[in-house]
Amino acid sequence: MSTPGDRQRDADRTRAEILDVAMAEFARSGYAGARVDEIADLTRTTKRMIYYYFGGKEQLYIAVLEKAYSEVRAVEKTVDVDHLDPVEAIRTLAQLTFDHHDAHRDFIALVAIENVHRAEHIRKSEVLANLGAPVLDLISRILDAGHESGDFTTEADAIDVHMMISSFCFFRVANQHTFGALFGRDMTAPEHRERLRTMVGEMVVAYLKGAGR
Amino acid sequence: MSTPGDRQRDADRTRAEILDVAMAEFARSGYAGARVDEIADLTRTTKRMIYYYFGGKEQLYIAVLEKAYSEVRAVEKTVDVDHLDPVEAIRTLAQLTFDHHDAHRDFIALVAIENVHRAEHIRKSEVLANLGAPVLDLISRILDAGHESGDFTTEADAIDVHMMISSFCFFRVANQHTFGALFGRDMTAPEHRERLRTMVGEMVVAYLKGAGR
DNA sequence: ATAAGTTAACTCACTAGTTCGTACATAGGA
DNA sequence: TCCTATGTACGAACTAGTGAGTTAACTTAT
Repeated sequence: MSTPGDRQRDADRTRAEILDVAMAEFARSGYAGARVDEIADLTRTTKRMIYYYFGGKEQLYIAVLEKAYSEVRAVEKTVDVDHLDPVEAIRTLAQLTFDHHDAHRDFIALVAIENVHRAEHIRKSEVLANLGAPVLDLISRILDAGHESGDFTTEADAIDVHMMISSFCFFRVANQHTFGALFGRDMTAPEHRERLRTMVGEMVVAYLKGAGR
Repeated sequence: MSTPGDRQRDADRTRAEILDVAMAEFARSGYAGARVDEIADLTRTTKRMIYYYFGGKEQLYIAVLEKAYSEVRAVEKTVDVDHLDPVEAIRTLAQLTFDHHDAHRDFIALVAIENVHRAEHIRKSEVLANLGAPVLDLISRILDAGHESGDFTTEADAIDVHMMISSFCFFRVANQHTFGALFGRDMTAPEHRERLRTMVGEMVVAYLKGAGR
């Protein structure tokens, strides 16, 4: 039997199912390479319904991006900057970023794809503007504390530090295939995980302590 | 009038022109997004000739990859490791890598695209195997010298160090668009160039000196 | 309570346009 | 005459998107 509201819930579930499948498909094949028919075939619904719910391929793709980014924000909220000394705080943030990239491969692929398209779709979404602000604020506070305590001697910009951490974590996942082909090592294999995780932490700390000059 | 050999030279020039245009087109639109007709229209030749010379879209794409990678190898040969102390040698290598990525945007885009396709095309080309060996050898020698001189205290693996440098340089170019959209800063803009170039050098040096622990 | 009306969710079949690739004819040099 | 190089036209398969009508839940008037 069915109760009132079942239809709405079913529709929401269908929407969510489409989004999940579409995310995997776009991440696997890119925007142009992904097929709407393929996405439809992998769901319990039809292509017509994808158009009914999302309007078109591009809007579906944007919806996927929004979902992926929203799942991801507020990772940095886990860093308890006030109860950690600056060195441990920045190391923790770096390793959290590492873990996060490690756990969200599809998201990484989508970001890489979106860069191929010069971020044209992200720019069409208001939901995704200024999503970076929280991390920058966190890093700024850590940097200030580190300079005050004397732990950090390098004058660094929060955006630059974020870029340094992100680049390491992102590259390891995003470029695993060509890197593996060229150097014969899968950076994402379990046996390299802990070493690289430690490395990203030591890298930022060493840089901020200022031993590079 | 025509001399013997003209035909061959013309054919080579046509091949080269197709490759140039195709490289730009694939870099701009990705593999699936690139259009053979579009590439043909941008050359003085026809689509028929692309198929005549290269056989198909995929073979053309692989030829583009081979050309791009071959243009790129032997950057590291410029680092005169024997006449530089280890600290300056690794810093120089890092900044040379930075310059290189800065100057070859299309190549970066192709690598990113190839990773979306899980390096399936690179693996089909024998030309591109073990292309990474020279840099690793160079880094190994720098690391050995640095440990001997006492400048480096961190025990580091050559591949890891290469990854650290590459990730920074690659990310700055490859992710400029989404990063710009999220943080409101174009990492590739002239006003950030020198600072980031210095940064990558200080980053490796600081890490290898071992201040991170 | 129930008939009539309304709307969201859904199906099926179809189309207009694209895109890779090729068949065929031809030109000109060796 | 034979071979390489090339232009023209075309086709087969694919692909995003739609037109039109159906079903079933919900609402409102009586």
